[in-house]
Amino acid sequence: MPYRRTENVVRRLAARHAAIIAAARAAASEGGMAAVQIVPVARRAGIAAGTVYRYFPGKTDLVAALLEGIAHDEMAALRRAASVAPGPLSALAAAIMTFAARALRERRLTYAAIAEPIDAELDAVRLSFRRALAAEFSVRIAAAAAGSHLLEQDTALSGTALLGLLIEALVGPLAPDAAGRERETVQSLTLIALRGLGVADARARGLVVQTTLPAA
Amino acid sequence: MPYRRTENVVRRLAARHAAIIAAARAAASEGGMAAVQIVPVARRAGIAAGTVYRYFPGKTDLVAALLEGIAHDEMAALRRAASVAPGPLSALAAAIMTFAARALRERRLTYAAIAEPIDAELDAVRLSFRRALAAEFSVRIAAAAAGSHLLEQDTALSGTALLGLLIEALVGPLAPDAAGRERETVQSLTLIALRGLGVADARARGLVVQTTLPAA
DNA sequence: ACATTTGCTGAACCATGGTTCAGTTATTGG
DNA sequence: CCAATAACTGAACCATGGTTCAGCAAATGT
Repeated sequence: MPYRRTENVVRRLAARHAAIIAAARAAASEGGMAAVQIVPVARRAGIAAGTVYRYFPGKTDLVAALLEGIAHDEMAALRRAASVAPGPLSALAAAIMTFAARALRERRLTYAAIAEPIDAELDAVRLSFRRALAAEFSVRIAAAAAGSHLLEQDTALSGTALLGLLIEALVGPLAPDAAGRERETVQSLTLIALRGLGVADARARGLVVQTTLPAA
Repeated sequence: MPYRRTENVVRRLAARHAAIIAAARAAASEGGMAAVQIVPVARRAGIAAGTVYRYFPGKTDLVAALLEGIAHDEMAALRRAASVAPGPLSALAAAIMTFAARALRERRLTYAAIAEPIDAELDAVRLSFRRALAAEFSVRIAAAAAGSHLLEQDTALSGTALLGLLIEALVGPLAPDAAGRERETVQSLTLIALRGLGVADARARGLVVQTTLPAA
């Protein structure tokens, strides 16, 4: 009985799986979630529409994989940035600025992944990304507050508010065009955010200037 | 030549026009924009699907009318609240708190009207609502800054950020449930917002406590 | 009551986009 | 090269939901 799925084939299959997700990501990056359609994505990946269904049970699963990938990368970048900071308040600033800088670099994709509703099933996945981001902020706010670096507060509420502030001003449909002024925009928003959470203006300015952003 | 469209008929037509929009509004309020579908809306309004097309050229126009109505009400409420305030900073606080309180009262509808994408054509209308809200905040921020009540800043950016903060923390999908704590939630967020814009903590607390919200 | 015009009905129609599947091609061990 | 199995193709299929329209009902002035 011939055809033993060989190593070579396994590699090609894995590459295709990745290629499909990459194609979906590119589509979302260009045209938002509405552009993530089976036939165009398949064409972009260089395969037929039907073939997509050999890799994903349905569109929902494909988009879920896409969102999970983005969420994974984003959370990792946030944690990495925060982990090298000298203290909890600095870590909070680093997380905020890293998110902001990355969002600005991939406006459309970030908006698609975080804010654009799709269907009921996928909302759960998108929501969990959003929740992870807000939770990350909430935890860092709580840590900083515990060290008396900022005011006591409802950290769930402020984490959520912080996320909304950043999304709307950076990647939302009426976010001002920041081309050429990315650094300044990120700093202004971080300043607003830190002050809002209870950091004195002077101190906040210091943090914003000190924090360096990762290149990628 | 009989049938001269009489006053009586005109009244019924106007009533129906309003009933259709009201039905659409109720649908959006219950199930978000996805629930605003011609057949269900028509049924809710007590008419046949086809009849909707005697009042609106297409679904787009119906939803546009719905959004414009909501936007009109909302902007009027904001301006009314701000107009009775004693000074520009107080007016800003009043606008923020009024928006927050009203949004909390109609969470789903507010989310649907402000944040839920629909189709490309309608996005323009939804965007103009969003832009009007952000602009209202921006103008009040600028007025307060001009009177040296808060720091100089990019008012377009902070107005947008403020709107995002409020939306996300109040009506977004991961806004914490505020049932029974509406007043406290509104106050906490207003505090964060005012501090973020550069009002000292003590002063901001004073404003938040002083500002009274309209009953409706 | 009647002619005339408008308004209403709702099932049929259509466009969009996800999903299926019979037919074809590719890969492997012997 | 051949048998066997998996992978791929793409046009047909289907579900959803907006839109149309032929037939019917209601309103009006004489």
